[in-house]
Amino acid sequence: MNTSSPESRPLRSRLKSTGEATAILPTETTSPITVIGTEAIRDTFDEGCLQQAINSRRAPGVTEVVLNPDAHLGYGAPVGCVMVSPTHVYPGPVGVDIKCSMSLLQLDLPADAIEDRKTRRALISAICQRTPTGAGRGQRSAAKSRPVNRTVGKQLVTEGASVAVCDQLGIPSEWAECCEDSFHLGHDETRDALAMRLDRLLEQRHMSNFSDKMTQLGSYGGGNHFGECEVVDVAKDDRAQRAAQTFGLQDGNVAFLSHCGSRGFGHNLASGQFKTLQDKFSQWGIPLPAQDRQLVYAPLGTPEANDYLDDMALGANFATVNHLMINALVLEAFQEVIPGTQGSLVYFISHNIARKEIVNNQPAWVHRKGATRAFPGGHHSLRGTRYAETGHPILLPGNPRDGSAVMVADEGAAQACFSVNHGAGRILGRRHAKRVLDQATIDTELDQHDVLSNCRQYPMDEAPAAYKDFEEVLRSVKMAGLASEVARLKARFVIKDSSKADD
DNA sequence: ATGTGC
Repeated sequence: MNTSSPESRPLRSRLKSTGEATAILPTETTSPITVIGTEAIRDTFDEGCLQQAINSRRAPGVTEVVLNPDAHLGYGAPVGCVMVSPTHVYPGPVGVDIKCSMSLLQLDLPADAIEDRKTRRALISAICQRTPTGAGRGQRSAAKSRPVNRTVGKQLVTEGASVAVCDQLGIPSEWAECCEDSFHLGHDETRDALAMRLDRLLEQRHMSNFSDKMTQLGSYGGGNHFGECEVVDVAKDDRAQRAAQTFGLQDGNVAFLSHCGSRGFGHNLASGQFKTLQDKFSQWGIPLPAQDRQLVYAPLGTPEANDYLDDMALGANFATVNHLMINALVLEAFQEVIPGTQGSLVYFISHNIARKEIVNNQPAWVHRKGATRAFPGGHHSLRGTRYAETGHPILLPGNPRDGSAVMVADEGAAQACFSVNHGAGRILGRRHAKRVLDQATIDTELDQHDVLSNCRQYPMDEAPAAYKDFEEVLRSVKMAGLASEVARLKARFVIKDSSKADD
């Protein structure tokens, strides 16, 4: 056997550098995959991740794939990739957690106000009372003042953050203006389609727990989801200062960053879609790439595509209201501990969703899986919004030790389908992290950085060391010309799912 | 990611 043939060489060696932080990955049968990342970052791409990127690029109807610096192995497609198709929708390259997103709440509190550890402990307690973490956790005591019954549930998954929904749930309705999308319509761009699809879903067995899932509104869930209290440090250059002003970021003040998605409801919808489409594929005898059973798809215009788009929109509406509810509850918690605190939403933006955008002058579904939309100032989609001149905020979580970042897109984002990464990206698998990392080291390190947590033991598979070097990831984004820094966020306390780590 | 899996 000829071991030097291209097919047997490691995929990583096929990456061709095109700049200090850009490369291409040829696929043999299509135009190449665009890769963003310095050489150090490109070395972090494992073979499985690159194979998934190639499979995704070669899949039917796909016209473009971008691999971001935070890319790692996913299901069906890598986490940290963008996939464009004008003709097909792909549930895998959206992900199981439909509309998993970031949001940032700016509080009018100086950093000094939370310097005292007792104050931070009180805040952690007040927030945890209102916004549960962990699988299956529904609303806790303090959130019960905003009950989510079946009727409100049906309304919020079809309307998203409408004024009526916000009013009923005690969410400031003006926050809807600071959302990438505050609501999602059905496949035919009507709300009626969603109502009809929901009625059909509610007759199905896997949706019999709908009312329970609605009570999860205002909860974080587990895994990499978190809430984190930050101090804002705006960059000194004029452009960053102007952007910060437009975004409502306050230098030196406290802010709260949240990461979560559509919880059990989104999971029900996504897993139902995988099952439905996998069954169809085996019925139709269409082969899927080995170990990529989640790279199923539906051609636009088919009933299957319509159902998927409707389900994605229902899940996305839940995730949207979930984030706004969390922010309302976090603000309420701050007001309980520090009376008179005011808060305003900076932005809410997803990194697991397909959006219909204009790509190369034609409409296409841009699937961002662990990737964040990045429209720079002047982009046609931002016309008429407060972000028209600056570009919209990009919220990039790093880790509680090294901080997170608020960025804004540059013209160069066009090379990456107007997308950037969604964070640092895993470098150690969860099992691997638990095996090689040391609990005491992690806890001591956070303590040395004066970052408090609700967890007695920080989950090892979520430790900063389980993720890529955030500075190198940011360097990649900046050097590739995708985006610039507006502010750094320095963590002061973090809320994670402690149910596994503390047992 | 997930009323989680070993």
